[in-house]
Amino acid sequence: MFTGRSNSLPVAASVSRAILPVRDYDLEATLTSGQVFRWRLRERGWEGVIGTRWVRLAGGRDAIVVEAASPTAVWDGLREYLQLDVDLGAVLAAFPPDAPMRAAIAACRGLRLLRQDPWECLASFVLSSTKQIVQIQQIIALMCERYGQPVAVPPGHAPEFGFPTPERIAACTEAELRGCKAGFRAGYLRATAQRLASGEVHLAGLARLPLAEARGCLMGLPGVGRKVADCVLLFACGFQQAFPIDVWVDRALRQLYFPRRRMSPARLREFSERHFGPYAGYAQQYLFHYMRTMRGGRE
DNA sequence: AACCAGGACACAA
DNA sequence: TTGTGTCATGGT
Repeated sequence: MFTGRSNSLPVAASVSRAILPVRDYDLEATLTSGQVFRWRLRERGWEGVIGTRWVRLAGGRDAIVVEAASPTAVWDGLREYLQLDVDLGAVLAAFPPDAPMRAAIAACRGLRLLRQDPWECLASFVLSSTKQIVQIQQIIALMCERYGQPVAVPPGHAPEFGFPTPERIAACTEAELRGCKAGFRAGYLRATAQRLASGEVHLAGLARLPLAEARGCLMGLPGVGRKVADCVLLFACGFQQAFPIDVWVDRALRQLYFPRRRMSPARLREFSERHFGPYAGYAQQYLFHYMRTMRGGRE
């Protein structure tokens, strides 16, 4: 048992290992494509925390090597998180066969969508507004360090922490959250955490609602507009039609589909809902990653 | 050194 | 409904 908080770090007795055969799985693209913010590359492996478990993933394409600080390296939650049962070929085949999508597929083949914890995803994207991905990573790392529960790590490994619960964030002062560099987002996050902690809103049931209804529920939370709501719906609730439009995707749509025509945001949204099909969310992620990785990112 | 970042919100007009 | 200012912070 653990006797303290920070001076008795949980250390696993051993590290277990397993190999997951996969097809068309680009770990790097998947973990760095801005859908999740806690994975870090260390000695050719991606280290992160899923729920309460520290995990290290390596390889990709044809096999993923899993190391975990628990008796079993692979558990159901991991398979769900990695979405191993998704047939990527079928997803890509359902994309519209236009030039932009072909280019995006060629550039990002193997990019996947994860199935994340709704609260961690929601909190992450409340913190994401007008922040670069590296800064979002830093804010979240600070919050986990300060307010998350320590998780078991391999012997000799630096301490790692789970994502702070809604209750813990709700108990923070706004100043404490600002201390994690959250800026004006601190108030939003705290207020949203309080709504969840009080039981007014439940994220667990969202996946079973109709898309519009789930979206409406999320958008009722402080700091959650259309874009953040769509991120949560897509990355955590399994709505593969959700199509979050941020500055990059907005730019992708304008440059790749409507060069020199003025399109209002509403018309762009309308187009995105009609054009990209049942896996629109995947298409969106391909466009996002394509735009961010081509030509060094900026324009 | 300006410019911009996986936006939301209150308030115009 | 659509447009503008504001909100922090730091990477590029």
